[in-house]
Amino acid sequence: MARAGLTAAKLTEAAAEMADEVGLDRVTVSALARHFGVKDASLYSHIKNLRELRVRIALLGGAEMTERIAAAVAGRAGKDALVAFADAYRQYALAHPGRYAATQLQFTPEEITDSAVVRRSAELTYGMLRAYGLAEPDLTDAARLLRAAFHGYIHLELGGGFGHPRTVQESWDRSLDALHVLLENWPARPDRSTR
Amino acid sequence: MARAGLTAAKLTEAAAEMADEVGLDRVTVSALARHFGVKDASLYSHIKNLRELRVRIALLGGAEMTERIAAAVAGRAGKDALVAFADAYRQYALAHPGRYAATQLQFTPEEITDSAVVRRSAELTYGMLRAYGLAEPDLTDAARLLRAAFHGYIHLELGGGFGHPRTVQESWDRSLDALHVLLENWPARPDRSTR
DNA sequence: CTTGAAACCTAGAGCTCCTAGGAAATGGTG
DNA sequence: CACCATTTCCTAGGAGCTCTAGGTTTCAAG
Repeated sequence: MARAGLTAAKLTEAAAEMADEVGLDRVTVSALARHFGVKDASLYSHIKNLRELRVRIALLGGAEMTERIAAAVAGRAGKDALVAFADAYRQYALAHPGRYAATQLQFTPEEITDSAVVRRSAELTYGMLRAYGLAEPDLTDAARLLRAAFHGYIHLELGGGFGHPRTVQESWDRSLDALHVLLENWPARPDRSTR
Repeated sequence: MARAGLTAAKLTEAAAEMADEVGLDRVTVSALARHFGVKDASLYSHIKNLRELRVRIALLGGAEMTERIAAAVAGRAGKDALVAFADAYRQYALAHPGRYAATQLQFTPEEITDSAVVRRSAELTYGMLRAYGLAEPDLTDAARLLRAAFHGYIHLELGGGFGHPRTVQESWDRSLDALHVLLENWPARPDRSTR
């Protein structure tokens, strides 16, 4: 009887594939075992539990995503970099919704500390923003707003949360125009008089 | 033997409570039945299945949320309205994370068409934006960007996706300042030369 | 060829959702 | 009050899921 020759990496890859096709929540240990023609208990030699499998999918997705973003942003600055970053982000999320969804799970520090993905991702964001000449704490604020806007957009788009009339692509492009303008005109210090 | 006197509404309320306390994914039919000291099969007289329970939680949360936002926005315009809207949105989401999470599930049209929540929510957003003098399709684009930014921010905050140094509150306030500026200076038509 | 590690198995506990069909409480009606 | 339909809740059970414990088979290196 030939063995499947499983490894944690193969399981993760197959699970990620499955997540993109049928949705992250349908990726179960049983389903994955079926996919390899193996009993579900066998998978526990390679992964600790379902949770770990999901974290692995997330780390895989995160790594792939930052890689693509890095390639897209390379050699660009200012609006070019912003648009390249944002488009690469969106493209990846739409092409790999399951992996992207895994990325959005809530992690404990231990689950991701030893991974370079988070740090690398932060570097990319700050690198892209540097061209706008922002200084801390504006840099942090702007980075947070951008991350929020990107993620929020994707989330709404994947969830079908947008009405039909105007295409998402057009809104997305215009929103990026707007965010670019925003970054160029980031408001001066706390304007407490109005709050 | 005294009966629990269950109704769909009571179940939904208890489930929402439970979702806020222990997380939406831990709200199970079994757990809910235990909470009422009843067998799980008994709940199926009141709700069709787990899916329906979740949709009900989402509709409840959505209704409560739009209500609070409407109250906060009433009588305000421009930046006042924007800040009131955003703060009410964030406040509700942080106070009721389980209900909010339910709100973000992916729904089929049938599950929400008969509900006024979606329409009401859209009205509030567009109403708030009207003071900025935007015309379609900018109105739609701006609304989408705002929704994305709000949701993205909350999602990252709830997921602990923000590093510690700078408080989220400060970043949030500054981001709102920035979004206000953005809405006042929404860039003119498609600037295709740069893309 | 032996041996130890890795891959895979069987067996089973415990939780989940959900269905089918029956019993008991409730509330309105004659 | 007695009856009856409706609603509420039950028992029983199937099927799927996660995960553990412990045993067997394959494989590669000595």
